[in-house]
Amino acid sequence: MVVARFAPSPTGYLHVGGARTALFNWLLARQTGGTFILRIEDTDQKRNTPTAIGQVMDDLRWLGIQWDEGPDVGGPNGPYLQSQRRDIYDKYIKKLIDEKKAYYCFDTPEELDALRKEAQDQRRNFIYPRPKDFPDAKDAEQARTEGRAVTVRFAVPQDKPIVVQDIVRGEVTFATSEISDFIIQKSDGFPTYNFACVVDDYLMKVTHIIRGQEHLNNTPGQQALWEALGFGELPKYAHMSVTVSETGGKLSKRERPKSLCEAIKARPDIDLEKLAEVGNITLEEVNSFLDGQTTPDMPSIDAMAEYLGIVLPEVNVVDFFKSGYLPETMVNFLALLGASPGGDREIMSVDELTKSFDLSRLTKANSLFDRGKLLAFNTEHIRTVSEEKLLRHFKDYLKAIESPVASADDEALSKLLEINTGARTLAQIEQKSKFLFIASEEIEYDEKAVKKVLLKNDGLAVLATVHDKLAAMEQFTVENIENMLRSLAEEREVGLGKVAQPLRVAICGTTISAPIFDSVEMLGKENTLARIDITLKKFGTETQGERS
RNA sequence: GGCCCCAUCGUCUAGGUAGGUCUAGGACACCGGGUUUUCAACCCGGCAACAGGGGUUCGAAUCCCCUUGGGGCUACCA
Repeated sequence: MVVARFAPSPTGYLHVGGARTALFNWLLARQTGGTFILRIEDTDQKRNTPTAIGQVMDDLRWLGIQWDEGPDVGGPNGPYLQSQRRDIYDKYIKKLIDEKKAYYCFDTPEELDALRKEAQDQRRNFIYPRPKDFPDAKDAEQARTEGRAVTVRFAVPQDKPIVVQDIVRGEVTFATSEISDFIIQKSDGFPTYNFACVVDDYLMKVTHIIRGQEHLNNTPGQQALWEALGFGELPKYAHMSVTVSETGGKLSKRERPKSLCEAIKARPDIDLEKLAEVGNITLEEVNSFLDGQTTPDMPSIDAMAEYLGIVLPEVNVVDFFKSGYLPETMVNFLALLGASPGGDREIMSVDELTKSFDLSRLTKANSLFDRGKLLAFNTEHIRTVSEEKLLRHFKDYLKAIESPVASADDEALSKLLEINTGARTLAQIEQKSKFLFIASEEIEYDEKAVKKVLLKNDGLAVLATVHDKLAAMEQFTVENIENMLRSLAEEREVGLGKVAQPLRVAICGTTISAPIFDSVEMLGKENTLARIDITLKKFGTETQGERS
C-alpha cells in the first residue's frame, strides 16, 4: 500500500515547483490506489502566513489534486499541522537525549558564525564540534534561566558511510564525516524540518517520498535519524530534478520581484515617488528594492507592475489561473516536466497521466520551465476540453479577474467560447470580447487603429454606408450581417477586410476582436449603430482636412 | 571553498538499465509557404543535437575515466 505525501511550508501561494511535487506524489498514490497526505510544515513561526494554508489548499483544489488525509479532512494519523504536534516531537527528542543520541547546545549565533568562517577559511565543510560530554537537563535548565538559547543537536553516528537508495539517482553515498550534527530542536522549542519530517513520515506510515533534488543532501541525515529512532524500514526516496527558469537558477517566488526590478531599471524615466505611492511603500523601500537589499510584499509588487503596465512572469499557481490557463493544462505540463511517459505522447488527460506515471521515468537533468510550450499546451486543452468544463473554467476565470464579461449569461458565454476557437488563453477570449459588455461611451479608440483603418481608404465613408445598411436590416442575424458585408466588399471591389475593419474599430476601438459577424450580432443593432455614430462623430471632422 | 546531482536540437524530451534496427524520433519555438474579416487557430515544408577528450569493443548517443559546463545544498528556512 503506497502512502505518499505533499508537505509544503505555508509561506504563501503554491508555486509551480511545489505544484509539480504535489502532483507527482498524488499521481503515484492515485495510480496505485494508495493514500495521498497533505501535511503542513509550519514549524517556522517567523515565516508562516496565517492565510497561506488556505491558499495552498485552494490552489491544489483548483488543480484537481485531492488529499485523503490532511488538516481539513483529518485522518488516522493527525493532526496534519506540525505546529499541533509539538508533544509528539518532544517525546522523541527526549528519547534521543536520554539515549545520548542527541545533546543540548548553548551557542550564540555569533559563535556559530565564527566557527563557520573558520571552516570556510580552512577550505572545509563546517562540522559542528561535538562535545566529549553531553550537557544534561540541569545544564539546559540553568542556561535557560540565564537567558541563553538552548537547542538540541542530533549526534550523527560516524561509524559508516550513509547510502541513499534513490529511485531516480540510484545509489548516492555520503561520508558521515561530511554530515554535521544538525539541530533538531530550535531554541523556541519547535522542531526543525529535518526532525519533524522524519517523525511524521514514520508516524503517518509514508512509503514514498518524492521531493525536489534540493532535499537530497538532507536525506542522509534524515536516514540516520530514522535509524537512531528505531523506525525500521526506510521509506523509498525519489529526488526529482529541479525546475529552472529562463533567467537561470531555480524557478522560485523571487522570479516576480526580480523581473519587476529589472523592468524598472530598464526605464530610467520612471517617477519613483509615484511608484512608491502606487505600491503603498516608501521611497526608501523602493530604492532598497532596486539595490537588491529588500523585497516588498507581493501586493506591492503586483500593484507597481500593473501601474507600469508590466506583465510579470507567472510563478504561482494562481498567477497562471489569472492569466487564463486551464488546470488541465497545468497538470499535463507539470506532469511532463522532468518526466516522460515514453514515446511521442504529450497532450494527455489526468487519467492518462495517472495510468502512465512511472517513477523510474523521471528525468535526472534539470529542466527549464518553457512558457511557450505551456501556451501551446493551453491552446490544445482549450480546444479539447468538454464544453461544460470550459464554460466552468471561463466563469471561474472571469470572476477571479473581475471582468465585465462575468455579467453575461451562460448562453452568451458559451457563444463567446464557440466563436473564439483557437484562443490560446481564456484571457485572450476575455480581451477580445470585453467590448461587448461595457458601455458604448467607454470604448477607448486605439490611435493607430483609427489612423490605419478609419482615416485611410475611405474608412469613414465605408463605415457610414455600413451604418445605413445595418440600420435598414430587418432581421439582425449573423447571416444577414455577413451577407451584407460581403456584398458591400464585392460592390466596392475590395477585400472583406476593407469593410469589416472600419466596423470593427467602430464597435471595439481596436483592430483586434472576436469574429466580426458574431460580435455585431451579439452587440445588437441598437448598440452597434450607436457606436458607429459615436465613431463617425468623433473622427468625422478630422477626415475632412486629410482627404485630398 | 566543501559536499552532492546532472549533461541528446534554442527548449521539453524519445533512444541509454539488455552497445549494432539512430545517416538520432516527436513536440514547442524559430524560418519559409498556404489559408484567412482582425488577432489567433489551422495546413504544408524547412532549420536544428548526442559538451570536449581519452578509453573498452568488430561496433558507443548508449559502458568507464578525465576535463569543461550547469544546478543543488552548505541556517535555530523548509
